[in-house]
Amino acid sequence: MPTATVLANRASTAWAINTESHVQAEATDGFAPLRQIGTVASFARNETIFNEGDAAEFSYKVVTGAVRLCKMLPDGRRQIANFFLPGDFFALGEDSEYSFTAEAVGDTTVVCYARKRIQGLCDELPGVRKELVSRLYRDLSAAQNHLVMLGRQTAKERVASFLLLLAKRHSATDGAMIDLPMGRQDIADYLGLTIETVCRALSDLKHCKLITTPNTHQAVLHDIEALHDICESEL
Amino acid sequence: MPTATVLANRASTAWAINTESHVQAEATDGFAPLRQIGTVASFARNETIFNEGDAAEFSYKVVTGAVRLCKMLPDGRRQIANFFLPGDFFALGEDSEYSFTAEAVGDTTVVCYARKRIQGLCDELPGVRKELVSRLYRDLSAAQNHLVMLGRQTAKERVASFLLLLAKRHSATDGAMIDLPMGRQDIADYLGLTIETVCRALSDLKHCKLITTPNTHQAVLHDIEALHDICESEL
DNA sequence: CGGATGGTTGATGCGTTTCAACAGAGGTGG
DNA sequence: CCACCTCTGTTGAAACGCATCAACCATCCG
Repeated sequence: MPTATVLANRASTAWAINTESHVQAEATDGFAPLRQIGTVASFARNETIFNEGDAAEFSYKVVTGAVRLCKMLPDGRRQIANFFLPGDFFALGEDSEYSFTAEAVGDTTVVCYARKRIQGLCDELPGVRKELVSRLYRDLSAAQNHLVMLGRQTAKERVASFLLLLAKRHSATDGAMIDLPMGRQDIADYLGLTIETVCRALSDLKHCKLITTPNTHQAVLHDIEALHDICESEL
Repeated sequence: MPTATVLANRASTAWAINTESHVQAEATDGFAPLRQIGTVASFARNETIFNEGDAAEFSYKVVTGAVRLCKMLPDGRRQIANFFLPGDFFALGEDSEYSFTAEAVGDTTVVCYARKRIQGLCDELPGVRKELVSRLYRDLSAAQNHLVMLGRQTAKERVASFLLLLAKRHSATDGAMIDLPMGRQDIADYLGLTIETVCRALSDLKHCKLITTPNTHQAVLHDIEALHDICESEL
């Protein structure tokens, strides 16, 4: 299902197809010139942004909401490779087809950039090129750390690591509240666990007074230090 | 342990510190200009090429042998993020410190490239730049597929996937022999399993007549199709 | 030949998954 | 506005897959 499908999908919920202009400038963002070539699109909760195998014409930036990048196995098992939050770029690759599926976690708006035009900007502007390479490194690094988590950490360690990852994004300190835009099933599929195991691990952390969860989409981290300890050697 | 240590390590086994000139030109390699700036180094089996946390001054290419990229957890658990075989580049990042450790799997020779000089070539030569970005994408893509394996595949599926990965590198067809330069423990740490589980999965595959192992460092794949089936839905 | 290293196989235990029941939040319609 | 329904999250009990522990085997090398 190439381009046509993607565009059809998008059209169904994408209302404001306009040049991206309203977004505030981000301090030292080498991608600033992309502002000129982006178009905005919106997706409803759980809607597909692109499917594995679709012709890859666009790269994206999250404006609001959250996106999950995932792969389905034929029998229904799912692995989420990454979550993207506002400000994150995704699908920056150069393959002719997407190798993963991207879906909106909640109602989400993104900016779409035609890859050809990104390519053009890269050739002209060293700043854009460097920013792209730098973001690629970060993605690679994130994926490699994710590998360690999936390969060698226990369930409790993975959940603690996940909370700390989010905390780092929020620059959260002890006592800070962090948002969990994704549901428990999404967390499970990111951590390579089942939803029940994620729940149990969270309950454990609650009983240890390390976190509290005012509601299912927020968490308060009371002892980041202790969470770190859990990640590095099971207690 | 910054530079000094790395160089000390290298000096212990690196004899031929010469400009890389003998290596045959690889057809359409955008990295050809790197030939001018590389120096050769050799490492004995299990020797460290660089440690996590070392100052990252060099990027590398494998000439002969194999390299594992891994991370140790404080309690001794180890995860291997990737293996690099002859022709592969590694440590192409731009962080000031390596975030993983690289070790020689067997006796190995590599070419070292000062990152500064790679950077210089990237700025001058679009071909080098594009090759670098392209290799980064491939690494990212490999890591993401690895994630699916660790997060959602069973032991048998992982081992079959691993064999197929190697087969793809060899462009192997049915009946072809593939090399396993790494030991069982390395395979286990790559797949997020124990050495015993890897052995058992291999034995299973042998009993199913899908593979034979003339010795521990080689395997013959008799039915690649069937191995694919195992990866995608447990039989 | 003898010890060391790496690999294989078997028996048991544990952590996670699976299956099942229930609880809470959110949305819809009477 | 409340009853009802659905969807998501939580908790418990049982089953299963992989890890652990242990013994044994093969190969290499002094």
